[in-house]
Amino acid sequence: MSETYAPPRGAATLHDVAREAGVSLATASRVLNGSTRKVAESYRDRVEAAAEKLGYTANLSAQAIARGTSAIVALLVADIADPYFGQLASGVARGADEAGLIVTIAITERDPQREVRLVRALRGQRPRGLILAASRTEGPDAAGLKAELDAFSGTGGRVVMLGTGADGVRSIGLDNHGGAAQLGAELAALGYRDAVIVAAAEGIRTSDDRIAGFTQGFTGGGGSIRGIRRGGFTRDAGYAAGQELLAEGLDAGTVVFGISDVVAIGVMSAIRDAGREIGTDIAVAGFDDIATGRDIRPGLTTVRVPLEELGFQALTAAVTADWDAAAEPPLPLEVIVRGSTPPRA
Amino acid sequence: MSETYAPPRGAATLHDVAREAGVSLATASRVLNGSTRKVAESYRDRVEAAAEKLGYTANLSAQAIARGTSAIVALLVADIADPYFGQLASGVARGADEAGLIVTIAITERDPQREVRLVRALRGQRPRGLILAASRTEGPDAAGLKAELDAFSGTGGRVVMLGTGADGVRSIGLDNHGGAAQLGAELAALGYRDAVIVAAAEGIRTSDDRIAGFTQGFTGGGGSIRGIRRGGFTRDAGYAAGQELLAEGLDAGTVVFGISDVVAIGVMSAIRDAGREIGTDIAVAGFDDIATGRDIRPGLTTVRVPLEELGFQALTAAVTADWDAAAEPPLPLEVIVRGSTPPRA
DNA sequence: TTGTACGCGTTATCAC
DNA sequence: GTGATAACGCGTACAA
Repeated sequence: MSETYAPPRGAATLHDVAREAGVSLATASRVLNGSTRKVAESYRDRVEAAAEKLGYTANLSAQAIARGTSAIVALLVADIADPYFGQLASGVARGADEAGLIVTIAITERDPQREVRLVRALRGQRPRGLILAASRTEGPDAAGLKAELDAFSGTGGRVVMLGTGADGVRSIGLDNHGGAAQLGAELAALGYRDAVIVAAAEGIRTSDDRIAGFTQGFTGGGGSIRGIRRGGFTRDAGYAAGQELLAEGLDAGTVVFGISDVVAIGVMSAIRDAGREIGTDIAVAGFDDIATGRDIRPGLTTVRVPLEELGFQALTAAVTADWDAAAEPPLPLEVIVRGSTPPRA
Repeated sequence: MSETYAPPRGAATLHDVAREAGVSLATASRVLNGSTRKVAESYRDRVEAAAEKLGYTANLSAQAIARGTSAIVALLVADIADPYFGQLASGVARGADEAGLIVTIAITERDPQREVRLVRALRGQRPRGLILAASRTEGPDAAGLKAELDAFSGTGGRVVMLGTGADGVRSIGLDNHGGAAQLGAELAALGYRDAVIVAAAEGIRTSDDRIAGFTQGFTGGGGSIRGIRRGGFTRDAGYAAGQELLAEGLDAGTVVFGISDVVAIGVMSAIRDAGREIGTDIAVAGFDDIATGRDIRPGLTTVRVPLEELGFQALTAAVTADWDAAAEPPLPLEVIVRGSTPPRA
């Protein structure tokens, strides 16, 4: 047999494998992908050898069409360089790997319009699930997003939102209120009486819940909230807020509660850059417990959120058929006191 | 007309749109996807209206098969929770968005066998390009990886490796040697005479290059390397190495060069936990300039690597047909001296 | 057990 | 300009 015909130009196809092994397409398909094993040993071996020889890998796109379902989960985060989302994505990726799924990721940059665009684009993949890590479910821009999400879940896709979900959406809740309340109470118990909160814009649920919880816990312990400053969830927003607070005058002994560790770290830098001392002079606390908070000195007092686990749960929710929100034990939050909030003498 | 037939179960298909608009499949396709515009206005409007009404989004899998090429770029990183890879991924994502591509991501966990598995799985998507951010091109496990990569590039896929590339692979180089040499020289100029290096395992190119460069720069400036400790690229590896060094005795005035900022930060924590002082007692320097290094005190002296830009370039290399490595200006590295390495009196 | 043939959603090559 | 229709790579009744 003369080998005159050119080798397949693209990747090897199932057809190539079948021909190489001298069996039919169906048989090759059964041994390489189909689950029910009812192929003779000899054929099976030949097919596997051929596949190996040709470096065959099933074309997932073709499988997706033929099967009517893909092996993809889409993840939408605000900023993958932010350690918060990084850890979260880590958990999602681990879960996906265990489930044999592929993760596609997109970055919203905290732009609602962009987010709608991205959801629309991701929908094109017909992913099994779509995990949204930082979305607003309220506000003017939320309508467009909701429409896209409805279109997606209306055709059988699972939408998972971290934080507050909307209807028709699975949501992985976090007891932001409770955790912040615990933190507030703890700080009050340490002797703090005055607190300032550096938060995100009003209407952002996570931020609002943490504010409310902290306020309740702190005032319940005898402290009082001296002000709330609005910014964003970034380090730079925290830094700017810190500068403003300092400019307006910040009494020694005040504790600044940053809505997230990233924000709190920004605040800390501003304080230090202004020549003030963290802890003994102005105390700082955050929320999330990202890795950095452990490595800075003084260490950042915070509420530990099992982010990696959170991501894992989100993935699970996205791919489990009969997922029951109520059945999932709420993730435990834990206040971690470090040097940034020493006991007030 | 009685609306007795059930609405399409899955997502709306091009067929649905065509029927709704009362045109042929071909026309609908031309309007919604095909580029060459030669469809009458009236038809065009009707198709667009129908698509809008039905919430139609092209099935990317189907497009991929029909077109013979996908709109996917795959990214492989060691650990997405690591800020180094997070920033890198950020650049990749930005570039992909600009190019209208979708990014799928997978985590190797620094396990070579796992990496081979993942590349194989990712190949199934027939991505345009595959970006590997932390791979060994040498060593016992490298053969399997090379085979997969060859299979991929052999069928027209672009492989981009950060760091040293192999043949048939596009690589985005970084002047690790030069940057480290600059750093070493700078430290020597600051008055340091003794250095210890905390590196990764031998054979890992990035690590080896940084060691060599640092050694050259530091000894060239009159200093001497007192030891090299092997670990990994993680914070914990740095911490452990730091503990060991301290246990063996570390003279005041020594500078510890961590092979990456993450490692260096681990070392710093170990030093502080042992009650020693950073900077005045034991100095520490790193490499990469991750965000954390700026927020800790004292700030971490390091070599700035434009990670986000690096990711962007990798994406570009992965999707550009006539990409020329030589044409890309090497990314500029810059030594940044902070408080962790004060001038030696 | 194995093979044939059709369908999945889309693009592209044709005629009209 | 527009509309059939044959691919694309695969899964899977159905028939053999």
